Amino acid sequence: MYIHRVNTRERLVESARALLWERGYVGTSPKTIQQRADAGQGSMYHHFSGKEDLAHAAIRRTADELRAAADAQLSAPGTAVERITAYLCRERDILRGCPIGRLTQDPDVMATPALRAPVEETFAWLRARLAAVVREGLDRGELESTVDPASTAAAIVAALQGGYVLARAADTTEPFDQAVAGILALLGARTVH
Amino acid sequence: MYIHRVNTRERLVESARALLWERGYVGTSPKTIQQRADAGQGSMYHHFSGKEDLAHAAIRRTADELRAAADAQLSAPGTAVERITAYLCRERDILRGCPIGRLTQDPDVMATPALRAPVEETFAWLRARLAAVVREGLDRGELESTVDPASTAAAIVAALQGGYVLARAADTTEPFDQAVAGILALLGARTVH
DNA sequence: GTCTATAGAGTGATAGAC
DNA sequence: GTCTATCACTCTATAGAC
Repeated sequence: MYIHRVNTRERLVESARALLWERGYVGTSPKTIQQRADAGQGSMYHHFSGKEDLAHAAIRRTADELRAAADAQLSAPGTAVERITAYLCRERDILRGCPIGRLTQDPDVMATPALRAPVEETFAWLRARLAAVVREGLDRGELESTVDPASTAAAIVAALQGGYVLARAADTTEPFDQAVAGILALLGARTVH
Repeated sequence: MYIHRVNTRERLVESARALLWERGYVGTSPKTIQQRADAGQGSMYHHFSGKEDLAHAAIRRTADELRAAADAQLSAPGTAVERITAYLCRERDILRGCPIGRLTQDPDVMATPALRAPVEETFAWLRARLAAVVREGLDRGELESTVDPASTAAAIVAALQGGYVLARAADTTEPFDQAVAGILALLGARTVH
């Protein structure tokens, strides 16, 4: 591996990531990506076969980062409820929404298997990872035995994703914070101390 | 009021509603709306000042319908938990997502006050309505007194909206059903019978 | 690797005939 | 009320010079 300065290819991927987050795939044109990356038409088509190819690289990287960030919280030391709390309450750019979740609303992303795959995999992994944490909480007697790992995990991820939706609709982080507090209260009050 | 047959204006609004649901505002062109409505360019610009104006009529109608549908469940007879359950479990086109919630991801909708308003109002109303139902549940001793109406309401709406996101990501209704079951289990198990 | 030129299709709107 | 023609602009991609 060689040490490179931040090159054009890299800037294109980062530009695409930012624009996909902000405007989605349908709402982002190659030209806009190039301008933000301060790169020309030719550069983009030299490094990538087209819009889809560049978007694919951008989405993959965003998905990898999101997964790593989630895993950092969920695999940290602490009780199950503590780790879930840490995950839900970690610093987030709430009003921007979830960079992966927003792609589920993009018709062209969902219609293109290569673009869709990272989105699908990310949420499948996240639900499974959270379910495992919930299961640990059950094993340790931290949560009541009536709690079902799979559905509780789905409810937690859904509250998070829905929290973004409500925050964007209200143009305030308030409903996001409330949704997180609400789900944690429902979950945490069952803690057996 | 006069009785009209389904006219061109009406078909345009319905066409716009379907396309906004499916592809969002950014992903929908006036031409596509016209074709689906079997209407010409001239008709659209006769009835509406442009894409934005037509989209506004479409979004308003969708918001009104969604609100009426929610109110039907939440104002029905029954306990608070029964009504919340009825609301969450009513028949939905889950894989299509929420026609209002999806608009929060549309940059042009959020940047246009006229288009944004119905979205904002719908969720503000829904959260308030659900909080009122939760409060009734508290008053009747149906829910534990530790439950906070506002945050619990936010968590419920968020679980619903996030359930759509997870279902679309997975291309299955399963995670939606799990999220709903999960939140109801956390909520319902606190029921005092 | 990066540049400019070009292209065919689509976008959103206007004009004016019927 | 609806039609067609037209417009300036953007979209995504290709070609070929440098």
